[in-house]
Amino acid sequence: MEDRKYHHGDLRAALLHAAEAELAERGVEAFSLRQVAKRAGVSHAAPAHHFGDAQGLLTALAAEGFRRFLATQAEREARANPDPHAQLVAGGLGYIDFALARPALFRLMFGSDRPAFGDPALCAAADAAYDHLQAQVAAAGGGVADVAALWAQAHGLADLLMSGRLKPLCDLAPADRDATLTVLLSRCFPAA
Amino acid sequence: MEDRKYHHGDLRAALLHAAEAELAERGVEAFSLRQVAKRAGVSHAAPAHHFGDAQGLLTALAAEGFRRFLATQAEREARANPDPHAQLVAGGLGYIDFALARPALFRLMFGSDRPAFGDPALCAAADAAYDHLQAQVAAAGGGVADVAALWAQAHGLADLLMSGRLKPLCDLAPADRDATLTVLLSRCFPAA
DNA sequence: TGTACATCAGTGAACGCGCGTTCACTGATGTAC
DNA sequence: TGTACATCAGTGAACGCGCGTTCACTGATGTAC
Repeated sequence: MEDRKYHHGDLRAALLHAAEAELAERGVEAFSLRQVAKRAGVSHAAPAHHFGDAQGLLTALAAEGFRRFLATQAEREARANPDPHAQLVAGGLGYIDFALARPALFRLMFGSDRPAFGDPALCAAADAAYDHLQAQVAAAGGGVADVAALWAQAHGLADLLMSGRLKPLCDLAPADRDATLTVLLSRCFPAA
Repeated sequence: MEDRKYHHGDLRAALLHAAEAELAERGVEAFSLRQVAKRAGVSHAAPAHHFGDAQGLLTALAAEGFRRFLATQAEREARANPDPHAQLVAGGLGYIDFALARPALFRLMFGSDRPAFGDPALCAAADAAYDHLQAQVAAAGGGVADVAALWAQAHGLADLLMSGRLKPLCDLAPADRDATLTVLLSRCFPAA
């Protein structure tokens, strides 16, 4: 990354990166375009060029978040047994991994009104994540209720762990935690 | 409520009420003390007298929220079969009732950093809710893992329903929805 | 019952701040000839 | 290879706004005597 160029090169990506850091540091509630610009080392009017306003930036960031979310799940799944049930558990663990690794982004995606959730790119990214879950459940022989049960369990665990509730689980070593989470997720399996 | 008095009578309660309405209408993210004062029909410096600052007000509101949260669960439980498992389901349904009836408050309590969660009154109110769940699970013969499973399921369902995800469930009539939710919560029962 | 005084709740004007937005601008890049 | 011009990305000064905070104040209430 050169510093002295008048044209940045990839300011769009730099702004998204700065926005995520800003989100993590100050929370969705205190998020401001001027701070993001400052962090990216750029004039405060520059972001408007790429994203219009704060909502535009947050929308793009949430969409990017859903893509990474799916990628985090895919990582877990790739390392797991190809058996449909093992894949479901892996997906759930990936869900939780993501929430713990990027809590600010997770909260933006699932607990904020600031992104424009009607935006086509954001919808597409969110739908892809949902479709993936649905396909996994179908592969394991489950239906609509199983999707709901698994999603709710993974989401509830992710959200509660992320915000430091569920203390007994928070304090476990990663490996033990994964083992316990596996048991909890398994309870919601499609009935065989 | 008289309007013309110089002294309000119960401004504290009025401000909490206005704050919740404000929260519901504009979201945690745009919450401001001045708007709350305006809504309560009072000068913008008045809230400081009772709550110090915005965080003070939100902390008090969150504490009040936890008390009503517990009350909502108690309503469901009172109408349900006294059998421990039926009581657990009722508690879960009450959890979800609350989230759907007061989404802004729910989000303040579970998805915001703005309240001071170290505040003794807020801690006490939140702990009471947690203790209640723990006692219910114990009565049904469950342990730590069962608490986590049930809490996560209720919380996940509440959060996803509240934010309009889980479309198939959102669209159900209340009675059908309750029946489906009962099945989903039951999957997380303490193993008998 | 009446007066004097302390306390308390709420007022409203003033302040400084960070925000988003606008706009004329300038430096860099790419293309036509 | 060289010049002229259009386009684009980013600048920085200016603006108006709503916010939280402060502070001297005033109206209401309660208590002492």
